[in-house]
Amino acid sequence: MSGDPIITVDPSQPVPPYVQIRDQIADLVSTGGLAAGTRLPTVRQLAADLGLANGTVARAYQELEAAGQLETRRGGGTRVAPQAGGRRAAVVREHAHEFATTMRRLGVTAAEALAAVDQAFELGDSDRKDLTVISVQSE
Amino acid sequence: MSGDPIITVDPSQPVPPYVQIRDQIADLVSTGGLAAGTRLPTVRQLAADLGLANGTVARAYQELEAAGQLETRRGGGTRVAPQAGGRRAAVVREHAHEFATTMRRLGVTAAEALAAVDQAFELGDSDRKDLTVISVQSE
DNA sequence: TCCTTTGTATCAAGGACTTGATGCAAAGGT
DNA sequence: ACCTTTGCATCAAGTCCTTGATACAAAGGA
Repeated sequence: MSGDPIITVDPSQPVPPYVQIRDQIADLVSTGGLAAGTRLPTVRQLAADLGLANGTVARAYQELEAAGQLETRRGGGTRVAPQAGGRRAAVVREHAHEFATTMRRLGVTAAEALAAVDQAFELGDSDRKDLTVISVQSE
Repeated sequence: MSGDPIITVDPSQPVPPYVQIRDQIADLVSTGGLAAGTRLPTVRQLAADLGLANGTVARAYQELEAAGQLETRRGGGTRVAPQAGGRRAAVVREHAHEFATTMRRLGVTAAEALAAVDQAFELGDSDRKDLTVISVQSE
């Protein structure tokens, strides 16, 4: 039982640690890798594991709570928000909206944009970001 | 001729001036608002118009050249790259690819994603959240 | 209620990024 | 060839962001 590591942070990357933490958790929550109600490591725990300050982890949790993905209670820890799973649809809509907006600004028609997305799906992915290394601690 | 207001910069915005300039030009080039071969204002000219330092405008031009959108020659000015117009397709593909990758990571099927994009187009522009940041540049 | 757990607020230090100014180098025009 | 035009390189200063440490507040358990 290795009290597995929770999230990985690469300090050499230009994107700041608190963003790395935030995005990794956001991905997991959105994809269902972390079910609603699942308890996350405490701020101190995760900070210690990653060798960071409490405030750094706290900031990540905070922004995720503001985004509705997490729920925190002092003394009670931090958990994945109840409807967080249901947020997937919202996340999809949001991305689609942004994509559509960009396409419109480029003067691209809906048909053209749809064709491009369709093709992108068929091509499969070339640049694969390293996915998260989270292990859920259940209790 | 042409005292055309090509570019505007709003210092109050959080995004730095050189990025504002870069993105505006990138948009114009992508959409064909600036045809291939079109000569842009000189670094000094644009800097003076905007009340900025030469280096600020130069940086924007530089990054655009690195991205293949512009071509510069010392003493010869800066022009829209010959195949820049043809880049629109590349830009579209790039965005579509990024969108598709995100969708896949969310476990969204192609059909579902296409439906979302289609709907986003029908809805038109409403409010713009800034949760996700999609940047245009490659490389 | 008391004590522990856990998230929050604050603030100073450090670093990264952006800007501005100036001099240099290369291309163009005559 | 000469001189002008125009982009590039460099470097210091200012600003903004991020981090780390510490003290505080709220919730939970016995």
